[in-house]
Amino acid sequence: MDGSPFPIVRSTLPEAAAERLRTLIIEGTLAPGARLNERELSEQLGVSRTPLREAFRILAGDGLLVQLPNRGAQVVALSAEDARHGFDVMGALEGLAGELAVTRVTDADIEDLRALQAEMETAHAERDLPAYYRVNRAIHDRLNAIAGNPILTHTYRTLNTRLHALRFRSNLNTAKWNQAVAEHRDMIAALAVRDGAALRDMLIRHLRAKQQAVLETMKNEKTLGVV
Amino acid sequence: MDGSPFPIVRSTLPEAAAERLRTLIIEGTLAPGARLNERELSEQLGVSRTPLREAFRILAGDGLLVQLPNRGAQVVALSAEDARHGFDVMGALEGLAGELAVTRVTDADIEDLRALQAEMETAHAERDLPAYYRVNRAIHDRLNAIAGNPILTHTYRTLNTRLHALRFRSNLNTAKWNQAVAEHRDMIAALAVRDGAALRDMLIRHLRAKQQAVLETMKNEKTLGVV
DNA sequence: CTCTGGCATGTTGTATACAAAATGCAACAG
DNA sequence: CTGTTGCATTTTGTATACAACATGCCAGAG
Repeated sequence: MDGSPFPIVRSTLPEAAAERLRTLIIEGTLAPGARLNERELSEQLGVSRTPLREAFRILAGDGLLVQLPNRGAQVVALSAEDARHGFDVMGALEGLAGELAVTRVTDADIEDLRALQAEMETAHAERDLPAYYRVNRAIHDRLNAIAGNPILTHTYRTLNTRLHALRFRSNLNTAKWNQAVAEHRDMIAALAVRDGAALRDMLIRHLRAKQQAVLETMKNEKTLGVV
Repeated sequence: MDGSPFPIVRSTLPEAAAERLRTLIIEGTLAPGARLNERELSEQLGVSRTPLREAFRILAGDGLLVQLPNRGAQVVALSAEDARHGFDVMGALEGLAGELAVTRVTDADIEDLRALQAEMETAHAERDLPAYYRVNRAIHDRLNAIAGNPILTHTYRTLNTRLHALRFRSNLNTAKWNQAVAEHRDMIAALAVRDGAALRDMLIRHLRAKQQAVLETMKNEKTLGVV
């Protein structure tokens, strides 16, 4: 699967800067709507404006930044509508991932997923939210990997990053959490019996639940005036 | 729907350059795999290297270029596998567009689509392939617009552009053409009766047929050694 | 003749200088 | 007091200069 055995990871300055900015945006250090001053940022990152501007272009392509002519770049501020749309598309992508996965999944894959599921149950039992999110992401990434469609994976990842900029890990109450864990169990079961249609439906419903939770959170934040 | 009444269309140099290069790539003037020399290209486009490099970043984000550190940019060369993957994702996206469209479509929309369908039938009857492709694109764009999901539209458009770089308008024989036109008729009918599931299935099958045609063409070109 | 090493050349990467546009403020007219 | 106009300042856009790296060729050793 891999290319050369000892690949020297060489990153260019624009890519490194973009990666750094990506993190800052997702963590919220660079708030939605914030305008990015080129000179200031370039000094903070320790690079000149030229590679920084290329980093801006990369992030604009990812949908994390918007660039206005002669007025610089600013962090995107996703509206509730945008979030809704994003999750709809995510649903379609994950649904496809599920359908493709059943055609290619091996028993070893299912073993791995069951192990991840066990980790998830543990995190759930211990009320360890960060661990839960980490395992959750691992499971969905794994499903995408099994699907074996690089274009799908890339599209999925990009959109996922964009939605993560919403920092939506807020509104997960006990009932929803229980349900989400149960859904994962069912999804792996559907994959194990190679039921693509069922898996697809589950993934879409799963996404829809997340969408609902995020939209509620956003509505609350809006009415409460939370920053 | 529009913003300000008299928007001054101001494009930056990088965007203009990217747009020009996009055309050159899709038309095949810049062949797949071709390496792009910055100095040379910047002179041909009449811009300096700095905005040209930003244009490269834009196009790399669109998936039309790949950039290798210290080794410049080159036009992507999609493999048959890539094409297959791309069409799979397109199917999921168009399927979603169909499902969303039925929830929002108006009778006026359907009238417009029927008019486009009539245009398509004319183009088909007159064996006017360019006109057919134009109308075809208009119909699919229209469906996306009705779906009313900007993120979906953007994702769809980007991927579509990427696939167009394959220049796959080759292998459309009479039987396939007839079938494609008939499928469009059925799709509009499904939309008219608001049958989202049926429309989705049709769109996916429609895409699958196109995918097959493209893969066959690519296989032929490969074995025939066509450049 | 073949392979390796080193150098010359070309090409990409980054920094900086200059040009153009936007922004904010202050002075002035109404 | 309000709104407008012009200027100073800041910020972005583009070009260019220089540095780092890659490539191709030639000489020389084996």
